[in-house]
Amino acid sequence: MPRVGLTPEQVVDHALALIDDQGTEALTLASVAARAGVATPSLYKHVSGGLAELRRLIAVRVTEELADRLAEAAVGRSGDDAVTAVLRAYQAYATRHPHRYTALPQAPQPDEDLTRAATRLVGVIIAVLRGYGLDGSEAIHAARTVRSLAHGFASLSITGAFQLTEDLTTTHDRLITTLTTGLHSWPRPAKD
Amino acid sequence: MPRVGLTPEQVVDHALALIDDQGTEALTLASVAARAGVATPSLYKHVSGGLAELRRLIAVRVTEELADRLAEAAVGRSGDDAVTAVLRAYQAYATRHPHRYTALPQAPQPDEDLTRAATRLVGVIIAVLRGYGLDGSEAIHAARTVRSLAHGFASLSITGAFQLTEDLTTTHDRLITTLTTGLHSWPRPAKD
DNA sequence: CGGCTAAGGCTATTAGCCTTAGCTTTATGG
DNA sequence: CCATAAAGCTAAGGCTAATAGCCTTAGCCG
Repeated sequence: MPRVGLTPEQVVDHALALIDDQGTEALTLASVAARAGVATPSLYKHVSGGLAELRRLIAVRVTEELADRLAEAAVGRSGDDAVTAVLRAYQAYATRHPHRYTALPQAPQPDEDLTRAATRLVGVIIAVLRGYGLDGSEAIHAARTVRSLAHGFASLSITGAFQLTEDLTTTHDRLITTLTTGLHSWPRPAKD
Repeated sequence: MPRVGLTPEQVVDHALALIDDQGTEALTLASVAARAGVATPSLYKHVSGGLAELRRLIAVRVTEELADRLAEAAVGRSGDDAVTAVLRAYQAYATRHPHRYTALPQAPQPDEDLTRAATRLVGVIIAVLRGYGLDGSEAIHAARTVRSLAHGFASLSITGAFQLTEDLTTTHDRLITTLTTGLHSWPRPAKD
């Protein structure tokens, strides 16, 4: 029994590879173990919470990856240009890794790690919103709106909910315009 | 072994009751069967596709319910008023039945029945958009944007992705305003 | 009224999964 | 060089979905 030298990160790597290949339906400890070259129970040495924790770790990883892409897209841009780039990067990630994106909502309740990752993602959006003079509570509301649009479109397009023949890219462009227009006329509470 | 007189509809009823009580995680043929007062394999007489088909039927039912609520909300209103009412009704449904809403994306690929139900839901939105002078392809793009916003916000709020203390209702109001503003200035292709 | 058929139950079984318990081996540090 | 902790293993228990095959009920038709 040669020692494989597994780490929790590597377990998640294998799980992601499996999800990419066969979808979240196929995510099972047995198949992850097979990919890692290890017996199923051995996984518990690294992912003590079993399948539920693995799903949690996957959500954290995916959120981090997504935050990275958004941050990359935002750098060097501002205003409508930045918002557009961020939304396109979001959709590009979801399109390129549909199964990973689908795995996102399969996590249990948000915990500390996931919150940290999500906070970083939100931070990118909040930073971009400063270009519109938004901060404080209104920036939070605006960031939630951005996430709703990005996630809603990604989720629906991935699951095949948009069945008609109209071009999805055009829809996405319209959606971005709607968002930037809304951000320009966002309520700006009087400072005290 | 008294005959229970089950129908596919009643199986879905039991499944929904179970989901409402214990979440989609708890949806298993065994527990549905127990609730229906029947042995597990007997369910296959009514839901021949097993668990996957049950999930499909649930998605169809939930989509129909949602379409009903949206239609109710839209009747007698037009323009911003109608859009606002429809979005509020959407969110109200998701909030009141969070587990049902979560069950929605767990369905397999869209089939004929689900498409029919979704078409009715989209029809309500398209009808409302006529108040903005939108039809044809642009109405499709606009309807997709509406769905993205509604679904994204519902999905994220239900899963607890919005963790900060800012009021969710305020966010929703802002989101609605963003949408109605965008609809007013939507591109209107020249008619030929 | 008698019997046939089909539908709707059942039990038994198989296959696969998650999880826990306890043993064994490897690697490492003193 | 040995002790110990980490990382692997096998075994076993309990759950699930799904299939196969049997039995009984209900209803219809002659």
